[in-house]
This record gives sequence, C-alpha cells and structure tokens, in this order.
Amino acid sequence: MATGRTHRPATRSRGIPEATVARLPLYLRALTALSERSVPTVSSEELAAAAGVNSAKLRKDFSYLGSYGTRGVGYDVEYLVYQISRELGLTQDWPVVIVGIGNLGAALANYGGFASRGFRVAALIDADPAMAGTPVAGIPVQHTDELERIVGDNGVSIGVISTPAGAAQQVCDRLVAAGVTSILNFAPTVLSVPDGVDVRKVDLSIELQILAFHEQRKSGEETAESSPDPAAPPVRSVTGSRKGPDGDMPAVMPA
Amino acid sequence: MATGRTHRPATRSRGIPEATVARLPLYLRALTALSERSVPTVSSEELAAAAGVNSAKLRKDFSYLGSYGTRGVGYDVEYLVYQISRELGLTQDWPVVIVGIGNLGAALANYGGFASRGFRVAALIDADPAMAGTPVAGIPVQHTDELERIVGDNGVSIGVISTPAGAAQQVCDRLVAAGVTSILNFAPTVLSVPDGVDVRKVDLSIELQILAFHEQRKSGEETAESSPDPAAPPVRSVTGSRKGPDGDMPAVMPA
DNA sequence: CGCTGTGAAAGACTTCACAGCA
DNA sequence: TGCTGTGAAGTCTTTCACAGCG
Repeated sequence: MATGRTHRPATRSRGIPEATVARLPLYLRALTALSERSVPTVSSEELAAAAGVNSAKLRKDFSYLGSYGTRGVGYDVEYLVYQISRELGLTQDWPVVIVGIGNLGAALANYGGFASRGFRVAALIDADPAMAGTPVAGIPVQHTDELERIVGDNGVSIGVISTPAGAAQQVCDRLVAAGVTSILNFAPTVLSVPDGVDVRKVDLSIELQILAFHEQRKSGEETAESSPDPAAPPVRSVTGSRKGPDGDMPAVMPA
Repeated sequence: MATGRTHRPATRSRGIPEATVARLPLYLRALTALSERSVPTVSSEELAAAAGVNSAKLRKDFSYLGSYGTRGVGYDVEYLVYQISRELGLTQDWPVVIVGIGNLGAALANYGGFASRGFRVAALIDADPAMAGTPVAGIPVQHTDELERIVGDNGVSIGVISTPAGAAQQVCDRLVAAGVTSILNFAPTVLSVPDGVDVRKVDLSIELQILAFHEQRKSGEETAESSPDPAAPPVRSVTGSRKGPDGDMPAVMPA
C-alpha cells in the first residue's frame, strides 16, 4: 500500500488510525461472507481468523468505532456490517470513472468487487478514438475529450487511472481540475497533486520486488536465522572509497 | 499493501526494516529514470522528490544498506541502481507463473514492468481447457493439470494468483505443494499457507474503500479540521444497549 | 559550504494481559 | 464462565537536527 504525496498530515482522520481504516474493508468482507451464510454472531477470535489478523488487533480496531460487541458472546454480524459500511462511507454510492481501458482497465471494469460495495462505474474513458462506443463490461467507452463533462455531470469524486505511465500525470491533472479529489493510480509513476487530493497507488511490479527480496533471503539463510550471514549485513564502509557490503560495480549493468 | 498470515516474525529480515524494503522499489524506479536520462548524481532531496517521499526518510533508508553517498555531492545514480537491485535480489531473474488468465491475468501477462525488472513469466496457467494453447502476450496458456510440472521444471518460486476468489486457496495449495514459496494474490480472499511461505495481497476494492473513507470525511468537515465533528467521533456508548456513535440499525441493509 | 549519515526524540502501531460486563 | 474493551508495555517507523566529511 502506498499513499501519494499529499495525504492527510499522516495523522488519524478524526480519531481512527490509518492502519485501522486499512483493515476495515478486510473485516467487512469477512463479515459479509458470514452474513451470507446467515451466521448471527462471531467472536473476535473467529472473525480475526477469517480476516487474517490476530484477535487483539481486531478488538482494538473495533474499539475505535465504538462498543459494538457483547461480552461473553461476540459481535452481531449484521449490525457490524452496517456500522463498518457506514464508517467507510459505503452506505452512499460513489460514482467512479476509469481512465485508460487497456487490459488492466478492462479487468477493473469487469471487477465485480466494485459494484457490489458502494461503487458504481459511471464511465470508462480512453484516449483511443477507435475504442469509443465499444462497450466493455457493458459500459460504453468514451473519449478523453469528454472527461471533464463526464466528471461534472456525474459528480464523480473518485477516479481510477490505468493508463500507461506517460499519460498518468496529465490525466490526473485533468481529473483534479474537473473536481476529482481521490485517485487510485495503477500507473507506475508518482503523481503530484494539490493539497486535499488523496492518491493511493497500486503497483504490481513493486509487490513482486518485495517478494523477491524475501525470497532471496530464504535461499541465503537455509541454515540459521542467527548466523551473521556472510553476504548481507549492512556494515559501514571501512575503506575511504564508497563501497557497499560486498562487491564493487559490475562491468555490465543489469537491465 | 498487506502481507499474508505467515510472514517472517514481523521483524527485520537481516537488519533492513520492512518499511524500508517496501520503498526500495520506489527508489529504484526513480533512479532508473534518472539513469536513462544519463543523470550522473542526485541529492537525497531530488531523489526523494522523484520517489514521493521526504529526504530524511530516504537517507535513513539508504543508511541501512551502507554508505553509498558522497557528502556535499549526493549519490552516484548507476552505483545506487546496482546496489538496490542487488539488495532486492533483482540481479538474478525470477521465473514466475501466473494462474488464472482472465482479464486481470492477461493484463499482468502484458505488463511490461515484470520482464524489465528481474522477472520472467515462465508460464500462464488457466483451468479453462478452451484457452489452452491460445497465446496471451505471446505466451501460450497451459492447463492447470500442468501446474506441478511447470513449477518443477522451471524452478518457479514465485506465483501470481489472479483466479476468482473461489479457486484461489486450492491453486495456492497446489503452488505451495509444488514448491512455490512466495505468492502474490489478487483474489479477494485470505489465503492460508504454511510457515515459510510469503503472501502479499493486492485488492482493488479495498483500495477504493479506503479512498471512500477519506472522501467521506472531506465533505463532512468542509469548515474545520479542529471542530468536534457532529457525526463521527467514536464516543463510547452511553446507554446500556449496544449503540454506535449515531443512528441505529437501518430497516433495510445496504447491499 | 553543502549534503550525507545517524543518534536521539517523537509518534504510530501492535501486543499483552486482565478488569469487568453479560 | 466467556469474551469484549482497553490501559500499559513493547516494537517499529518517522522525523528532527546536527556532527562530520568531501
């Protein structure tokens, strides 16, 4: 997860810690599943397991919302679903636009999770005139020229950018100028936005790189978690010249 | 961002804090861009701006890797690119498999960021026999039956799951059994995996929900950041019955 | 003089462990 | 008795601010 430059002063947004907010959707999903199976109540232990967190954390998280549980019993599933939905602002529905209808944009348009949870895809927008009119996921694609009008007419405040990196900042600027104040960015670029606009970023290759880091460590330390590990420790430079933990520059740069 | 159940004991993986690891790909991307423009050196201030973080954080992050800068000057771009790549394990290349070639899987297969950064898509796998053979992004889709063989033959240790939620756990189990130890999960489910397997999750609707939360606050507090805010503060229940900050249960549940 | 590298302080988040209510 | 709600402790992360090197 990453929040762009101009987020709220990093502090809690009216009392609820950011880390808690980030988990509410997780709880909500688990609760919805229970609700569909008509389970009336859950304990913090059960719900935590279903959401993939530990129960102390879950109870602490819920304590920021209020006292919604019953001691000795647990939480009322329906009631909690409602409270969390309300807290997240999902009791109203949010029109969103998706800009950039390539493979990823199409995947997003088809993604069921949007429609089911307070979001409505108000429009699909692409710069390619050839796509105009063609429906994707039942929604016709419109040309970028229409962006401002679409945002204005529909009162869109959330935009999703799934364009190539090169176009992202420009699209972002136009969305913001048109009135969008929250952006979900899939393009691999840092967007700069004015104060008051939230940006969240999802970056596929970054996630993979983080996995690679851990994967590398696994093979490296087959034997011990405690050994000094010959290749890695970030010891300070010893010689005068700039020098890292191990080797020098390679002759050929890795792509 | 979220790491699945069984991550390393939450502690640093040989000295480098997890939060720092998560930012290294960001720095790497910014540095690569500078490198392509043949910029020889950057200051922490400039690089931080390009990566969207503040400079103190960046310097602290780099301090975990070693002393790679030159006081009064800045950092050598090429050198840093190499050091970070090595730290992330990107100097070797990682074969990955993508399981579930729907819209999203296809988008991932086409995503240039993979190939360019130490990752190689070794195979695309789907359960639909009708897709077998059809190439996506130039790579033929193979049937799920082949999963174990493919993972074994190619020494795949990283798997990407882009199946529907219902199939994800089963696919995950098979990947793990076949030898995969890192998983990037796009399916909206909590995966359970044995110790030693890393899971990272990317969830589109969760990101949107977090944006909605902040968006909701914006309209609510037009006037003051400091006012008590009539609708939200998580005051403890006053009456005896379970009750939240505001209203009671709605007559009709929101979808 | 400018910019890195880093102790030390501040802050955010998680975990512990148990009081207290149903 | 069983499970929630929460102070207090512990851990991780960020920020500050400046010493010290090129």
